[in-house]
Order: sequence, then C-alpha cells, then structure tokens
Amino acid sequence: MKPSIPKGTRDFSPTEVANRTYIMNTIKSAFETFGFQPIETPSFENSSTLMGKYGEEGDRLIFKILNSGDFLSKADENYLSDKDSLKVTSQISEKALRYDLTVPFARYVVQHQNEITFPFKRYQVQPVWRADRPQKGRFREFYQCDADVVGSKSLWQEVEFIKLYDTVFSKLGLLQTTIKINNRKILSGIAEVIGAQEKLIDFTVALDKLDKIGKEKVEAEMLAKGISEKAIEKVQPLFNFTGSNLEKLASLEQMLQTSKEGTKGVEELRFVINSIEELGLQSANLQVDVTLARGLNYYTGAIFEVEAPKGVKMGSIGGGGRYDDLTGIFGLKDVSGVGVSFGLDRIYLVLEELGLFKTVDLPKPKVLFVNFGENETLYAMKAIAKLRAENIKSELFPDNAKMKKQMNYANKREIPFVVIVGSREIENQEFTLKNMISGEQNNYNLEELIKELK
RNA sequence: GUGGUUGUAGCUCAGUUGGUUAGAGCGUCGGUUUGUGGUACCGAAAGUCGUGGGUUCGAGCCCCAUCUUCCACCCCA
Repeated sequence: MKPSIPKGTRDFSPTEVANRTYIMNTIKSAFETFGFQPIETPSFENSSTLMGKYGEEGDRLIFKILNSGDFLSKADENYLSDKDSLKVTSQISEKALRYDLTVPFARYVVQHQNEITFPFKRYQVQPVWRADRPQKGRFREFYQCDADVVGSKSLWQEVEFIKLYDTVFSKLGLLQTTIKINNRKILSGIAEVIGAQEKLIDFTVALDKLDKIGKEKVEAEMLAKGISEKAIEKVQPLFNFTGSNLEKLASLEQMLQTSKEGTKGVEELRFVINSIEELGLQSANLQVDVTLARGLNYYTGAIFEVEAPKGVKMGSIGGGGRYDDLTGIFGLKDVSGVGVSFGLDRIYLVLEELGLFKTVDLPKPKVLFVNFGENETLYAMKAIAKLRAENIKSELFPDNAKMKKQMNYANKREIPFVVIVGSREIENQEFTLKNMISGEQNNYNLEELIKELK
C-alpha cells in the first residue's frame, strides 16, 4: 500500500513546525499583550451547534461525523430509498468537525455565561476543517487564530483590533499589509438607497469589479441583475471612489443622508478612521472598501479583511467584524461581540514567498558525543547528564559506527560541536571538543567543557 | 458544486510517430580511509511508470473510469 494523506491536508517537517511555531507565538504574545486570554474548544461539536450558521454554502462544507454503531438501522427507510442525502445525513450524523472558531466561541459564552466576567476577551488558536476543494492557500485542515471581545458595544474595540492587526504583521516583518474596513450598516444604507435589499450582494459583487472591467461593464452587469437605472444614478459617487478615507466618508455621508442606518454606519466608520488617524499605525494601511461584504449573514457593524502586501497573490490573510447578536442563536440576547481572525497557513505562505523566515532557527542539539564503544559511552553519558543539567542540548550518537558516519550526522543536522571521547581522553579525564564550523579542536576537563559550551 | 491541470526511483525530472532489459542528477548505503565531517574518485541498492479496465502482435506513451496534485470560479483564512 502506498502511504498517503487525505486531500487538502499536510504533513509538517521539523523546519515547517519551527516556522509555524514562530508565527503562532508571535500572534499569541500579541493577543496577550492586548489583554486576551486563551480558551480551547473540542475539535468536533454537535451538528445542531454548527448547521445553519454559515448559510447553505457553509453547511455543505461542514465535515460530518458518522454516528457509531449500527447507525443505518435508525435511518428512515423512505429517505434511504429516495437517496435524500440531506435528510439521511441528519439521521446518521449527530456530530461535525469545527468549521470556524467563532460559532463554538458563541456556544462557549452562552454555556459558561455565569463564570464569565464581561467584557470577555478571549483568544483561540486551533485547527478548523472545511470540505472545500483545495487550491492556493486553501486547505481542508487549517489553523485559525481568533481574538474576540463580547459584552462591549464600544467602538474602541474596533480601533483595538486594527491596532492588533498592525502589531502582529509588523512584528512578523510583513509590512505594507492593507486592512480593509467597511460597515454593514453602510451596505444596508446603500441597499435602502437603491431600493433593493435583496440585490445588495449582486450590487457589491459587481461594484468590486470596477477597477478590473471598468464603469460601463459594471453598470451593464448591474442592469442585467435587475438593478434599476435610477438606483445606479443615486449611487454614482461609488463609481469614483478613489480618494482618501476621509473623502470616501464624505461622499458616503452625502449619498446616504436619507438613510438613517446608513448615516449611522458612516458615523461609526468615521470614528474608527479618525481614531486610527490620531493613534497611527506602524506598517499597515487602513482603507475604506465598500465592496467588502464578507460574512454578510452575521456581521452587523464593522467588517474587516486583511490583504497581503501588493505583489503577493493570496486571498485574505485575516478577517473579522462586529456581530451584535451571535449568541442570540444560543439563547443569550444583547451580547455584542467583535473579533478578528488570522489565517496562520496563509501568513506562512506569504512569509515564505517574501523570504522572511531566515531568522527562525530549528531546535537542534548544540553538541554531539561520538560513540566509540561501551566503556567510552558510559564516560560520555555521565558528561552528557551534567551538560543537560546545565541546559546544554546534548546527545550521544547511538551506535558505535564509523567516525566518518558520526561526523557526517553532526554535519547534516548542523550540530555546531562534537565531543570525541576515546581511551586517550578517559585516561586523562578530559574531552576533545571540536568546532564543526572552524574545524578547531581542543582538550578540556568537564568544568572547562561546560564553560565552552554555555 | 463547475471548469482546467498533474502523476515515471526517497526528491527533481528525461523518456522520440506505440517497438528489445524504463534513464539522469541529487539523496541513501558501501568502499578508497577501523580516531576526525564538508571535497574527490569507485561501486551498490532502489520503479507492478497513481490505480482499475480497454484498444493492439506489442502501451510509460492511445481510449475510458477513478484517485491524487496544482489552478481558476463559487465561497473563504
């Protein structure tokens, strides 16, 4: 049998794990600096917790777990003979793999509401699974790094999350990322102005193509989707939406003045933009983008998305937003939440493409003891125990192999020092220490050896 | 879910209009060198050509199916 792993999954080599750990630790330490605390939730949840929370498309992408035992006997004969996959699935599968970290978190908040002090700031770094078709930067098993606050409606949280994004990407050396920001209330306002709530998605999708296909074709597409000419006329400012954030806000304000909700959205966005303007960012760019319509099903206020630096072809490396009623589905009303997610695997690919990993060192021993046989090994092991007690990473070559082979091993693993102990050294109670980079070698007693390797 | 793409040794890849026993480089292992690595030279092992069918006197090469890889759409991290 040829060994293989399921599509969309990956093995990670020691180097890759070292690099991933570096990214993860950078993100976690930033989370903690901002006052977030870690929680973890199970890798699988009850299907009822997950199903219906991500829209129809999302339900299709959730990995379902087959019930144990004789599960078919409990399935309805009619559904089986009709080959009704959807209905059969709900009868033979009660559990499903986690699809994101936000919904399990909402479940957690409701379930533990009496133990939680609000506002609750939690972070979570765990894998999630999606039955998607893999492609560039898209996997079926990948890590999300989420930070959310629940129980505060303050817009300062939005400001904090933008600062958090900026902090993390600056620390990773990933400069010139673009943090796009929008507000769901502005989208609702636009829908109100064009008089077509249900056409909103078609509208933003078409508008998003503006710089690719040009104004005429975008208008043609909108007309084709059933958006009236009059409506398009009303939102003309969006077609010349190129200025600074403040200019964009001004034209949005003008355009949405008849919509109460839209005006509220502009106000919220203006607060965030002004605050960031005042506080400054280290390396990221903040950009108002009205075509940003991600996760439209549950975001109610701010919407975020982070784009990799220009020139790197990669989908978003982070996203998030404000959801006023996520815990409502689980029976806890009026708990507003806002949060962001970092896509670990995509950040990895971007850092790799830009060659930003050179600083990450593989964990490896500092010194290798050559194995010369039984007597010498015992002498070496006693020394190794002492070195390890001094926190010096040391190991013994396990077999009495040829010198050449043992030296070669040290070379391949890039172990910087080799200790040679044969009968000569034992006689003099010393150690021959060889520097594998310079080739130099000297004899030391144990005390001196520790000093040299410290 | 739709469309395209890929698969030959551990890795990267050659392989002619279908024609004897499928090759190379790197890596691995052994030797030149049984107390000294990187270099050099010599040698060896390693492939049911993704899998299953089919066409043919004959298939790595042609046809069908299936799995896999990568990519685009959709959606998303």
